[in-house]
Amino acid sequence: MVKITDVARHAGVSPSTVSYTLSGKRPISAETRARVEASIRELGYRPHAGARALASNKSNVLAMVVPLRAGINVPVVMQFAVSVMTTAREYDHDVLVLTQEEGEKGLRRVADTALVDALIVMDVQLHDPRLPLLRALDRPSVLIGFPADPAGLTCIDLDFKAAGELCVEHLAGLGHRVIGLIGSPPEVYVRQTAFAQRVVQGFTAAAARHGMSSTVHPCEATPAAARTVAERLLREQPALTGVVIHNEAILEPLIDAFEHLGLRVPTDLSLTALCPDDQAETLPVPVTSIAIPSREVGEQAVQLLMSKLDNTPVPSATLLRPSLTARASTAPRAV
Amino acid sequence: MVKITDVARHAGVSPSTVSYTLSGKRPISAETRARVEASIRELGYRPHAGARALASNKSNVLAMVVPLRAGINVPVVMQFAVSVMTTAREYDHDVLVLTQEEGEKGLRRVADTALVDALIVMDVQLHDPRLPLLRALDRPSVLIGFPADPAGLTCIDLDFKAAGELCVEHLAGLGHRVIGLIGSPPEVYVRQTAFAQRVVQGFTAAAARHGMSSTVHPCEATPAAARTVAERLLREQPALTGVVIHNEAILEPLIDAFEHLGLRVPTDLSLTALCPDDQAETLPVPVTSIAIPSREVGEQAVQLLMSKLDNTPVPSATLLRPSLTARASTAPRAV
DNA sequence: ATGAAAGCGCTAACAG
DNA sequence: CTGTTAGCGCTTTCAT
Repeated sequence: MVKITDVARHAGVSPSTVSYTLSGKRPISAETRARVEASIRELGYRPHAGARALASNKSNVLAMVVPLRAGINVPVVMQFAVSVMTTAREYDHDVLVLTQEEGEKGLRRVADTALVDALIVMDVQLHDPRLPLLRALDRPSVLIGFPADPAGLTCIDLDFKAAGELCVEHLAGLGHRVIGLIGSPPEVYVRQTAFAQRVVQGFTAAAARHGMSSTVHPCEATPAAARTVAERLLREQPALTGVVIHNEAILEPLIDAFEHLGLRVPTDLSLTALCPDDQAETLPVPVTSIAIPSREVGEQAVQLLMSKLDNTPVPSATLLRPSLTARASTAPRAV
Repeated sequence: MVKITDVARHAGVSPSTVSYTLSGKRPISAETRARVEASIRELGYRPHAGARALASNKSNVLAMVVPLRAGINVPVVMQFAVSVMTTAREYDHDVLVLTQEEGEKGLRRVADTALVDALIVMDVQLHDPRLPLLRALDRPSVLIGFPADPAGLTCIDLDFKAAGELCVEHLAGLGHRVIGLIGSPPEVYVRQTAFAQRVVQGFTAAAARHGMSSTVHPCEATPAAARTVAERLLREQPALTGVVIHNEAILEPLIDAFEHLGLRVPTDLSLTALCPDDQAETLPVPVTSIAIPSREVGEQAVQLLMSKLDNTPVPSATLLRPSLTARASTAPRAV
């Protein structure tokens, strides 16, 4: 293994000069830099991560907890995860993953052993058991999602309440009076997953404000469940003309289900969804939707973390404004 | 931060005794051990990961490359990933993730800096560009999947060729003579993803052997594509009575599509799939299937890696025998 | 069964 | 702008 002293000798400089050349933490003359870089390349030098971590007290590794459990939409979660990983690399960090099941023990372990410098936690519940730990830990963390009490934490997410409202307002503006929300799987609400709850809040509040008749239906992520919910919705609200869907996995099956029940989209029924843009665009009927900005959220989560590692103050709450893209699935109510 | 010398002082022993108590690498008297463990607990001692890695030349971290790109089934990939993470923890290792895009650079980086002790690579292509690197690296690796030339590598996977054959044989045994394979998205074959290719090989070879008429159709993972493929299949092979599906994401849409085309399952059409068991079981018509043993594969991949880290010799190839579970979607051909 | 002490490879004062 | 050197916290010989 080639080490920093080898490079130093080869370049005719001291080890610290090699170190500073690499880190840029002090000025190095152009010639020296060139010589050092040449030696590094020539010898194929790679600094030892453990030695670095020990000497600098920084591992350049972030921990990320990926929620992979019942009811969550794995592809969407992985969009966040990929964005986090990609952005972390831009800041010269790697990402260590923890499963949800590792829970607080896992977080504590990687933080206390200095395996990671900072932590990113997704799938936050309103009363998440990990919050006290995250507040107490000596390492910074960022939550993707808002718990009931975010005091002392740094959180970022799409403003899901506003998103729920925005969907309703779009439908209201088109003249719809009777609407329904088809939500995520029941487990998600049972666990009080923050973002799902907030969509319901926004949806319900906006519907009330507009004097609309509304109902909410959680729904398993299977085509069969989609059919069942569609039927039930029409049975309970025969005058239904607007639907908000917050369940990416069964968007297409739901549309199919409504059409098989004799409702044309958007002629008889206007649909709007919360889902990734690429999905909304590529459906047979492009769906009016509020994008889930996983790209931005993951990116900003890492940036927040980097600021905290730099001791740069960061906003405690970052709520991304939802933006609705009107597509072919919504239209004025037929009169 | 509490360090090993603090624990040593508190317990009235030397640092090396604390270290050996933790590692078990030399005998410690019961009393000493008890005293040390008490001190560790009392002081809340956690060994510093970087210091350990430097001194022992082991990071206790594995790298895992997760394939998240066009055409791959994210939930299935994550089943492997979770199994790897869970098993790694049982062996006291953590898992660092790399995206596919990091490619060889990423593998080289984490290996050369001693950030990780070993590597797991998924989504192997027949002529995978990473193979030379993996062969050359000074750290052990395990591939989940078989490249065209596995020489010098350690590979594990379900025997997908045998799986393809087994599906055909099951249908042949039921008297079917005209069959089709609905496969993964086209990109997967274009990239020459090993497992997908092997299913096709097994399917085609077995069909020929049994004198059956057969066709193969890649299919995008969308319900619309499912409908298109179903129609095409019936147009091209009107006498079709058996179908093998190797595309977990559109299993249910495909069944729907065939039923809407007037074919009852299994009365008119027998279906067999390669997919996770839980999915096969919970469909409206439980589907005869060969399980994708992600649990076992991930677990054994880690175990192979642990053996290699121990310098215990391991088999270069581990092919898991497929096993078919007959369910309600297959029946003897109507006469 | 335990201790003493020499590193592991790097960073960051400190010194010039 | 560069060199010298003292650790970082742990593991592991080498002693006893």
